[in-house]
Formats: sequence, structure tokens, C-alpha cells
Amino acid sequence: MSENQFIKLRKEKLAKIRALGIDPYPVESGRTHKVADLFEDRQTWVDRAESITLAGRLVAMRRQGKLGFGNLEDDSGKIQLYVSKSEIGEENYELFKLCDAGDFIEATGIPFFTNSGEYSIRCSKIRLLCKNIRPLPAVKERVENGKTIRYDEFSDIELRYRKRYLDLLLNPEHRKVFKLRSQIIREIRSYLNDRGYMEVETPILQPLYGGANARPFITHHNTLDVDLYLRIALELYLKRLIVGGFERVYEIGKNFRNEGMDRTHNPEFTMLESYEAYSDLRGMMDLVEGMIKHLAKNVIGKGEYIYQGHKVNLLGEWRRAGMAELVQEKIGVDVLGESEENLIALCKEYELELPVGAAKGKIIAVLFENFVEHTLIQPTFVCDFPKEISPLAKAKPGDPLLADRFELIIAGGEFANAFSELNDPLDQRERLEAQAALRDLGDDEANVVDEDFLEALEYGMPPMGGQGIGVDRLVMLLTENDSIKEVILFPQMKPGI
RNA sequence: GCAUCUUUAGCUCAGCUGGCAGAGCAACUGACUCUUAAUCAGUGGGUCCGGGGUUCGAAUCCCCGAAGAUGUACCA
Repeated sequence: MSENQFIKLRKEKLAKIRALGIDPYPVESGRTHKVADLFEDRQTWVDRAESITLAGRLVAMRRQGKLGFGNLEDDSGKIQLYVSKSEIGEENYELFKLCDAGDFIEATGIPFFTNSGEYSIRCSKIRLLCKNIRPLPAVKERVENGKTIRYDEFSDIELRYRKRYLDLLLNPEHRKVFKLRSQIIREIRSYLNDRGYMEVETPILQPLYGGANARPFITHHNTLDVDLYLRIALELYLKRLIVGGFERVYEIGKNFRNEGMDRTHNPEFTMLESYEAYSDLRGMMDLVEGMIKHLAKNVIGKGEYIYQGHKVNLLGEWRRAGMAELVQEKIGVDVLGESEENLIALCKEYELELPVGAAKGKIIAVLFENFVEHTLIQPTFVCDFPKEISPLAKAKPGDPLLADRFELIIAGGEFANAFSELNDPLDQRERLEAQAALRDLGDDEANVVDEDFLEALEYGMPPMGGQGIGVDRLVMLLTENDSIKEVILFPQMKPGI
């Protein structure tokens, strides 16, 4: 039977329902309670014998002649319906017989316990709210020793992503991930709001893109007849707001990067960035550490997480160490003390490829990425980044080679990036021009010179700390999911089936 | 981008060295007033991911392509 034949049968049922004078898609519904309300004190509900009305999706049907059972589910829970012909009447029972798993219905009745002890609704009336014409995948479940065993689970990973509504409908544990995601983001907001931060929105469509090293998406505005870029970072507009006098701002929003996709990269992803005037890198460490520990404690309620095959403790002490120090620990070379020539020779020895125009700082970063980063499992603030790969960060006081910047590494991956923000307009211009030079050498991910941003800096921007956190990856960690697609409702897929 | 693996009924899957395309659930028909993976009896349902090739014969072997997963590279 082809799918069309399935649908054909359902359409025939639709016609029968209409023939009974029933509108299968009525406007009004009259729910008085949600399912969870009835589970608060079941015996009291049963004793009270009050008639209530529920609305939700019929998710299972067990008909046996003149009696039938169904399971009704709303977003608060699931309850069994007891529908007997003698109690709801012949006509209403005809309608019940035409109902399928997948339909939305309204059930009116009184809570009671069945002979086998299951808390249910003894229906006096059912109403159709929406007739389903495409059968849902048949997933059955059984509860054994308090554990739910699911049969014929809807588990095809591609279908789950492409038809996420079915995944959410049929797999409660995936629904839970997105509930947690929402709670995490809500808690991030309240954490920052409580500390005097103001949430803002800045443009997604930008005449120039900046704030990160990445290739952008390009689009076109017809009326202005100009190309625009989808933002790759929030940074440069948030800094303009600090110039404008706001002292603590943050934004949670989508960034877009026209690059490869894999387990930890989606072309559009959610970023949190915050900026705080008169703070600095140390302040950002405290903020980031405090926030993530707060989320672990208050949203998830635990410290230990299994992520990418590693056991991570978020509630322990977080190490703070310099990049060069960490590299030295691993390969035993004092990279800051070595000459650029020696470092290049070292990379050759290790068969590491260096990008065009790489100088000492970049070489140290390459050594770090190859030998150290993936070995940092417990939360570690990697500080003292080379200045040349940190064009928006202030130089470290007393060390011209280094920038006052950290990245937070957990389970071998980056979770946050922060600086004491560069506010010297002349230095900033030089650094962006150096980036432009790299661009000319073929690095198409180097920053572009944003004159409007530089002009804003010339008016004066207070010293400040800023940080960015990849929200999707944080949700991955906190919900223990190894693929970014599991925490993005509609992940990017190639057009296919 | 490269490598490996996967793709068979609505869902979950089996299909051996090439020989009539299968199961469970779902659907349909019938029985059934306390079931709950309801049960019992019966019925129908296929572009075997797409295209080409080898062969008397291809879901199965070969080639090209598509989508997905994983790894790797690039990349936050």
C-alpha cells in the first residue's frame, strides 16, 4: 500500500465524519485542564468526581468492540481515556471509531481508576479537534520496573533531523534536550541581567563583516542595490554601544559562517557575547566561570558530564595557564625564549604545515593546537595568546608579543574566547591593516578594515572586558550530546528527500 | 575536500556464495465492555536511494551519481 493509499483511507474517514455532520477542523476548543493538573493529587480528583475537559493528541488506540481505550497526550503529560459506548452514546461512539492515533481530540469526563488500577478519564464525550490524514510512525512502549522500553523507535538520524517535528513528537528524550536548551538560555539571560547587563540586538545584515576570522555569507539588498554580509560575530557592533555610553551589554543571536559542517559546526549557530566597561580579562574569567558553574548547578544540577568521550567536572577548580607554558609542559620547549627560525625548524621536524605569513606568535599557536588543545579535558583558561592572532585584543601589559586574551578549553574544544578589549584607535588600525595584508597574501578569513568601527574607537571607548561563548556547544556539553545537530532544532541539511 | 560505512513496506529491520522480495509493528476487514507493546482470525501493501554495466537471471557483483553517519583536513 503506497503512502497515498494510506492517505486515501484517512480521507475516506474524513468524509464519513463530515457525513455525520461533524466539522473535523473546528475553530473552538474548550479545554479546562492540562493532563499534569490531574496528576497532582489523583485520589482527590477521583473523590471529587468533577467533570473536566482535556485537549491533546490521541497517541494510541485500543478498541475492543463497544469499549475502547486511548492515550491522550498534551505538552504536560499523557493519560489514558476510557471510552464506552454505553456511556458516551451511540453517535459519539461512531465518531470515536473513526478516530486514529495522531488525531487531536477533546475528551470530557471524570478521573477514575480502572479495574487494573490505571488512572484514567471515564469519558462522557469526545470531540474531534483535528483529523490526522498521514499516519504517524508507530512507536509502542511498555513500562517495566519503572523503565520505559520503546519498540520500533523512530530513530533514523536523517529523518529525525529533516522531520524534527516527528522526532519531538515521538522521542521524549529529544524533546527534553530542547527544553533544557531553552532553560539554559533563559538562565544565561537572568545571570547577566542580575549583574546589570542590558540585552541588545544588533544587525545581522551588515555592509562589512568583522569580529572573527571566517568566510561570510553574502546577500543582496535590492532597493539599496548593495551587497550585504550576514554577520560572522557580534563584537564590533556591541563595542560601538559601549562607545555610546552603555556600560554592560550582551546579545544572544545567530552568527553565520560559510564554512565546513561537522559534528561541532553548523553554518548558522548561536553566540553569546557580552562587554563590560571598566572590567578586563580577569573579570571575564570570573564571569564565564561563574556563569557556566551556575548553569551546571541550577539548570542541570550536577558537576560531572560525559562529553566527546571524556569525563568533565565543571564544578571543580578551573586552571588558568599561559599558552606558552602549556606548550612547554607538553613538548619541553620554551617557545617564547626560542627564535622564530628555531620554531620554524621545530615545526618542520614535527611535519606541521605553517600558513602563509606565519610569524612567531602564529607558530606558537600552531604548536598549541597540535599538541596541547585536545589534551585539555578539564576546564582550562588558556591565557596569553599571541598578539598577532588576536587583532581585537589589548596587548598584555609588559609583553608586546602577547595579547591579554584567553580561550576556555573543555574536553579539548573551545567554549569561550575573551579579551581585554583593544581601545587604542591607532593600534587597532595598525592591527586591522596587518590583517588586511594577510588577506592580500591569500588568507580569505583574515579580518577586513572597518572604517566606521575605527572611527567609533577614535571618539573613545573605555577600557573593558568582553567575552563570547558558543551557546550550541555549551548546550551540547550540558546535555551530553556529541553532535551539534542534536541541540539545533533544524540543523542545516542538503536538500534531499 | 578526502576515506570508510549506510540506504529494502508508513516505522524498525532481516535477506548467505547472484535464483519467485521477507518479519514485527502500523494499515484494512471481522470478533471482542477493564485494555495498556491489548488479544484472536483474515487481507492488502515494494521505484530494494537514482542511473548505467556484467549475467540466462541482480536487492545481492562492477562503474557513475545522490543523501546521511563517522573519521580526517580546513575552520571557531
